[in-house]
Amino acid sequence: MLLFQDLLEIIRSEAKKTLSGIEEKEVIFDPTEHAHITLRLIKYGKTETNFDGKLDKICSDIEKLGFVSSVKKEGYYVNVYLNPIAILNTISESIHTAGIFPDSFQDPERVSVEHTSTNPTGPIHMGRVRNSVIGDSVAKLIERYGYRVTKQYYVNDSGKQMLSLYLGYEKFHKGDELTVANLLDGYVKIYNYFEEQKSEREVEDLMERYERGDGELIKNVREIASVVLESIIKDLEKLDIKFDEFTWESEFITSGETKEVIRKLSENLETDEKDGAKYIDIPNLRKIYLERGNGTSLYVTRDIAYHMYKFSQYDRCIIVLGEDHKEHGKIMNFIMHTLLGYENQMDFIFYGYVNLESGKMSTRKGTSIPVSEVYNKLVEKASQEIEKRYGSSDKSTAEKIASSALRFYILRINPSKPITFRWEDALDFNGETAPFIMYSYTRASSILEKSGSGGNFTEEDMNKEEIDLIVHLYEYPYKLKEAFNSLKPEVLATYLLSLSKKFTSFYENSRVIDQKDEIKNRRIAIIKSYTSIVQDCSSILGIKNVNKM
RNA sequence: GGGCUCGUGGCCUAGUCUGGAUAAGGCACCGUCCUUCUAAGUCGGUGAUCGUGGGUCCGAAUCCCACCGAGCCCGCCA
Repeated sequence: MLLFQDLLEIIRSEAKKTLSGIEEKEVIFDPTEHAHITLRLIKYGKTETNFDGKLDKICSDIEKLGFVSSVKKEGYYVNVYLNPIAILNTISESIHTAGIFPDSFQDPERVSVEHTSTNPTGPIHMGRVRNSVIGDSVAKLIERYGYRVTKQYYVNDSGKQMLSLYLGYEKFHKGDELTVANLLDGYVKIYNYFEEQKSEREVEDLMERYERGDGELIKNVREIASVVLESIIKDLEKLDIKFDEFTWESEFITSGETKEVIRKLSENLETDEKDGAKYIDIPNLRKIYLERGNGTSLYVTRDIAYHMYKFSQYDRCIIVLGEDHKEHGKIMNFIMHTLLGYENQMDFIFYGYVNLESGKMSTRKGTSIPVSEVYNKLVEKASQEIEKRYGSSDKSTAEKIASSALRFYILRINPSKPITFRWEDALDFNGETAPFIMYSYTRASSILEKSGSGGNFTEEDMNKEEIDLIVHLYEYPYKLKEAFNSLKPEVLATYLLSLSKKFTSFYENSRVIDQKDEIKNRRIAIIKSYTSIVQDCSSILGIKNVNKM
């Protein structure tokens, strides 16, 4: 939970002394340019008697607050102007004492964030990584809020796709070196082979052997999955995405937990007359099969087993899935909560596809864009840009720029919207990008490096840009709250961009190092607050700031 | 056919949940600013029937209905 002085709430409770019904959404940071904080009281104009007098009373009550400098009544709005020095001091104090603004305290609730979980059938591509980037930022957001978070990767090593990968390798590359390239080649070939044969019989036989617990087969498939998984992990580490736990799907089969799922749900299961397959008939939806006629389990069965495990370890589970899994989310909610009676909170985050201008990405068809390819091109471009400015390249900075740019390119877009991947956009370092945010940060660092450590200051000659920036800095906890409540890291991406723009306009209008102390020290304090909040917000989004670029 | 999602200047995005002060940014394009803390930047300009048509409301990009377009789901696949 976050700890900070909630200005909106304090103002609201003052106003409620006069108009008791004022709601949270009616006291807001003004999105227009009229005020810092505004009370939108239009709807009370009709119902309240002596409304104008009541507005005056509200204004005078709010004006007495220490962090308020003035209040103006304009139409049905009450416009509040904050005392920038008081606000700046509050932020500075928090950073001084807690090292951070806003402060937070540890909540005992344990949260699992499951993301990526892509089948290890090939290198991770730009479509799949949307899952990872969203999931990792959500995990960091929740951690920042004070929860204990475990980042989990559910490794599918037991389905048809994995066994096809295995079969492709056995058939076309047996004896060859066990590399991602060979595996991928066999994978493409095996699907062509299925088409030629007009049958997937061979892989179906494997699936049955696998489910019956053929130890040798399970071991071999896992070995192959590990090779591909390693390459995925390596690619993601470059983007600062790491996992705390890998759970192998096959473990739920070999441990008998999928059978346990069938037992637990036995009262709700119906049996198919044809061959004895078992299913749940979900009202207003359809039949969901949990056991095939041959007694083997299905994806849903294993996912139920996985969530029973997660619910035993965590109070809340967050799962990031592609939008094609929306119905699966409904199914899981119904089974886990309605049928099995679990009370653990379960939230799904769904995201849209990343397409190419030419159509969909597909590993099998060879039309996907691997993350590593985009990352490498970004490193190359960043190196060139650095060389242009400093005459020599700096690998570490280039990698930070690349990783930040890649994450931000995906993260700033609302997950429910599809993305069309374009190289020119992904490689852009201008405008609304991570490099712009990083650049504004380096300008701030540069001033701090040259200006000394600061000291006492006054309100003398304070300009509009300083005040704007300070007020916007104080919006950070509210943005954190909004992002947390809705599980939307893109809220922070949008905020960080607008904060960086405000800093830039401050930078253009407010010199620091050659000013007299009263002013210089104040601007140093502003910049220190700014860099602290940018660092904090960046770490959630996966932007790695540098002091020079 | 049923269900879900998306549609905002030439292109990309914010705002939509929770209706309110002139629809906010970026890219591209035209023009401006480096003896001044990093020009990956700044300032100015061109450019929007907020998919279409109805409705509710004092007030609609936002809520409701219908329609159009794009995508996804509707497997004893995952």
